[in-house]
Amino acid sequence: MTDQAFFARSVHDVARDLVGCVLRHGSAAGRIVETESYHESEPACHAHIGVTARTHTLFREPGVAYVYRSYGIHALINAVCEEKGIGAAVLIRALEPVDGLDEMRARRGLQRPEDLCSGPGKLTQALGIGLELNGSLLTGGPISIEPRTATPRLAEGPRIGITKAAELPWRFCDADSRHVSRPWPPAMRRVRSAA
DNA sequence: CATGGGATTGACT
DNA sequence: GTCAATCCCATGC
Repeated sequence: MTDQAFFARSVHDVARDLVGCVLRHGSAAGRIVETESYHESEPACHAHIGVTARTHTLFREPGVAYVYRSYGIHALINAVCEEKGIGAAVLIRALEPVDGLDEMRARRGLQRPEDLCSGPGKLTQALGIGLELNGSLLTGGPISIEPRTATPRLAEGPRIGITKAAELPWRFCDADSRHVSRPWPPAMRRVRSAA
């Protein structure tokens, strides 16, 4: 179980260090293989507009889950980071299924492990994470994040699916995982060893 | 109060 | 490759 201090750091450092950790909800769990970091200082972040009914969770204490509805259909989960009052969070974009595969298959209606959690909307469906978990604690709540046992090779590049601040290289993937939502073209890829 | 858009996905050409 | 589904909420009149 990660503690609050883990999240009370630069959102980009947390995004890197979350790759390889295990996200668990109930009996379903997966190893995080893809993250993106968002900070109030740039316009792609929901917190950029300030505190509103939608964004107030982002400004809460580190270690809180920010779950919101995307495109009217999907729930996306973030880990709130940095000190209370700063709007910053890590979007969890893909998992490699570890526990509860049959439960995930039932929720997703698909069989192949690489189809269960290879996208931010897919993994919340597979783990049964809904909007009611917005604001819950990742440090001792219904959703937990377990520390990684090995440090993966990290691939870094631009974030996906956004129109604003799309040039910022704040997407982080396990360079050796086949469970990411979408691989980079080889020319765009930057690989480095994890810290 | 009406309207437009979005950190996506799955189905279809 | 294109495109619709679907809904909360931020914005503007």
